[in-house]
Amino acid sequence: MPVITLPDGSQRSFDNPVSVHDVAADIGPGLAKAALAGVVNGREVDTSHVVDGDAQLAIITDRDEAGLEVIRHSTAHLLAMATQELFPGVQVTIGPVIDDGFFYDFATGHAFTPEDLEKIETRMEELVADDLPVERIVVSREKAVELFRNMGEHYKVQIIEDLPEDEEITLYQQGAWMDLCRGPHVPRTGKLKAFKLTKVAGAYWRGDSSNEMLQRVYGTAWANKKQLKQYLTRIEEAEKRDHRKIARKLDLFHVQEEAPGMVFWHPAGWSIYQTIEQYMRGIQRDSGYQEIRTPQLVDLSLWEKSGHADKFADDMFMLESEERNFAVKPMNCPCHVQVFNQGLKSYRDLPLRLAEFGSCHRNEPSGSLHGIMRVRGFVQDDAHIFCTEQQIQPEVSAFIDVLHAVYDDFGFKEVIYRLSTRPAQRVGTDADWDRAEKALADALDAQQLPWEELPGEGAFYGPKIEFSLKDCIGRVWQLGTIQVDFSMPGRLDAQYVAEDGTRQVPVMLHRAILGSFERFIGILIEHYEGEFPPWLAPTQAAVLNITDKHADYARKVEESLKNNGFRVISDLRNEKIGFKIREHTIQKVPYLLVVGDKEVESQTVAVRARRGEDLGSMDLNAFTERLANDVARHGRIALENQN
RNA sequence: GCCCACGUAGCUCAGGGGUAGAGCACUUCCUUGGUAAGGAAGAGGUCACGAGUUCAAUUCUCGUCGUGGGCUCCA
Repeated sequence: MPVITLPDGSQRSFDNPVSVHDVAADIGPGLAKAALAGVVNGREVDTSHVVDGDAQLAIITDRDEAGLEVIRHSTAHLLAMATQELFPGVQVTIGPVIDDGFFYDFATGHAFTPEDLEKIETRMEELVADDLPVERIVVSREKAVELFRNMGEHYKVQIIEDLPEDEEITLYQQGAWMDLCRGPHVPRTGKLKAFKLTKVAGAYWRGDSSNEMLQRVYGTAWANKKQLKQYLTRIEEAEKRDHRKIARKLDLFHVQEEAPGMVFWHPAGWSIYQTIEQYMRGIQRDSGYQEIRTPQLVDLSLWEKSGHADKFADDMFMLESEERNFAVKPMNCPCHVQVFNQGLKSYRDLPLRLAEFGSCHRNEPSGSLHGIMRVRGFVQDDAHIFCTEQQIQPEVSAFIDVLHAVYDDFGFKEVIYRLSTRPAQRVGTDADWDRAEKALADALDAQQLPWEELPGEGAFYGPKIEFSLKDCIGRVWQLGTIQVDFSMPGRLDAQYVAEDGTRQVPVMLHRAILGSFERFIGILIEHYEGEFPPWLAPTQAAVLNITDKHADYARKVEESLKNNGFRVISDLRNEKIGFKIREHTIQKVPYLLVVGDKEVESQTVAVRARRGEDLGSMDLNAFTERLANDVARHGRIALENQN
C-alpha cells in the first residue's frame, strides 16, 4: 500500500507497487505523456521505476532543468546508437551532458567529417520516428564486463572495472543497441524532438594528453524545435560580438603570420589600451602600490634559481648573445624580488607593494592561441606584495575590494570566483598550506562571495584565487588572480629584519586585476559589443558639417573639445550628412555633433547619440559638461543605461 | 603539442585542371546635400608558402606556416 507524496504535499495511495509512469497517469494523461523521468526520495529514476513503499515523488518533464538534462543525455545515447549503426567498428566511451547540449567520445580510426555528422543526424531522426522503447537492465559486474568484452567495447570494460565495488551496473537498451549507463533516460526515443549535431573535435581519452585521441561529436538538444531555434539564434548573435570581428571593423588591432600570438595595436585600439593603463596606474597609486619597471631580457641563471627554467623551459623564448643564455621574461616576479633585495628591508617596510605593467612572453602551445585572449606576448597589470604571514589576509581582502571597484568601473557584474588548493607536487609545509588556503577562503567568505573550490589546482608554490569572466559564447577566461607564494622569496634570498632582530623570509603575494591587457580588452570588446562607453571610446565625438561653409565652425568645435581633453575628430568630407552619420554610427562613436546653418547661427551643436537618439541642440559648454560627466562615470554608465 | 576544418582583392565571400569574379572599401570626376549608403569612371590578386602528379595546378596529392573549433597546457 504505497503512499506517494507529491511536491505540492498532496498524497496518493495505491494498492500495489506503482511505477513513476503509473503515478503520472493517475494524476492525468497529459502528465503521463510528458513524463520523462522521476525523482523518488531525492534520487533520479526512469519512469519505469517501480515504487513499492511510501515515497516522496516528483515527475520530471521537459519543463524542468532536470528534464532537459535527461533529454540531452538520451540524445547522446541516440547519437552513439546512430553512429555505431553507420560506422561499424567504432567504439563508444562516454557521452555526458554539458551546457546547452552533450557530446559523445568515440574511439575509431575514422575521422568524422561534417558530412558524416549530417548522415548521423539523419539516422538519429529516423530512430526517433521509430519511437523505440528505452529499457533499463540491471546486470552483474562480471556479466557486464563479459558482455562488453565480447562486443569489442574495450573502453566500456575499463569504465566498468573502475566503477566502485558496490555500484549497481545498469545497461540501457533501445532497439538492438545497448550502452552502459547510470541513467535515467527518456522512456522512448520518440521523446527526443529537437537536437542538432554541431561540431566534431579531438579529445584525449580520460582527458590525459598521453592517452590516445578520441573523436568527439558535440550536439545541442532541447525540449522542442522552438527552443532549439532560439538557441541557434542566440549563438549566431553571440558570434557577432566576437572580439576579432569587432576589432577588424573598428580598426583596433591585427595579428599576422610573422608574429603568431602577438598583437599589432592600431591607433584606436592603443587609445583604449592607454586609457585603461592610465586608469590602473591611478588605482594602484591610490591603493599603496609603487610602480617599477624591470628588464625584458634576463640571464637564464635567474630563471634557474627561481625554478622556472626547470618547469617551463620549453615555454620560454631563449636567445644567446656573447656566450650567455638569456630568456625573454615569462613573468615579472623574479625581477620584482631583485628590486626588493636592493637594500636591507625591515619589518617596518612591509607590506611592500611593487607594481609593473610588465611585458611578458610565453611560447604557448600553438593550438591554444586564440585571438587576443590567449597570446604569446602580453602585458600584465602585475604586482607583488611582500608581507608577513599575518598580513596575508588583510592584504587579500584589500585586494578583493580594489578588484571589485575596478570591475564595477568596467561594468562587469558576473564574476566567477575559484579557489585553487594544494596540488600533489608542491613546496612548503602542510601547515603553511593550511594557513594560506584558510586566509584566501576567509577573505572570500568575509565578502560573502560565492566561490568554488578547485582541489589540487593550485600552483606548486601556493594556493590562489582566480577571478574569471565569460566571453560571448560562454567560454570562461581568467582575468584577476591573487596567489600566495611560499617558495620564491626564499629561493631568491629575499629577507627582512624582524622586530626581534632576526632575518626572516617574507611571504609574497602575486596579484593582478585585469590579468593581461590583451585578454582584458578582448573581453571588454565582447562585453560592450564594440560600444565602448565614452570614457574608453577611441573617438568620443565626431563633428560633422553639413556643407563646406560650416567647416570652419566644425574645426572650432573640434578644437574646443580637444582643449578640454577629449578625443574628437571632425569629418569635413564632401559627403551627405546621412552618409557621415552612418559611417560614424557603424564606428560606434558615442556622440555625433552635426553643425549646419542653424548651429553656426546660434553657436550650438546638434547632438546625436550612437544608438540614434536625437539629444537636440545644445551649446558647446552644455555638451562639454555632458561628456565630462559620462567620462567620470567610467563603465558604470553602461549599466545605468541598461536600467 | 594533438584531432578536424579552413587559407582567393584592404574587408566579406563566390568560383573552380586551361593563369579569376561580386559587394563594400580605395582613387578620380560630378554633386554642397539637415540625421544610417547621391552618381559615374578607374585601379586593385604569383588564389598563404614549398614540393609532386599533369601538356597544363589557384583548383588534385604531400609537406610547411598561419587561422578557426575542440582536447591538453596555462608559472
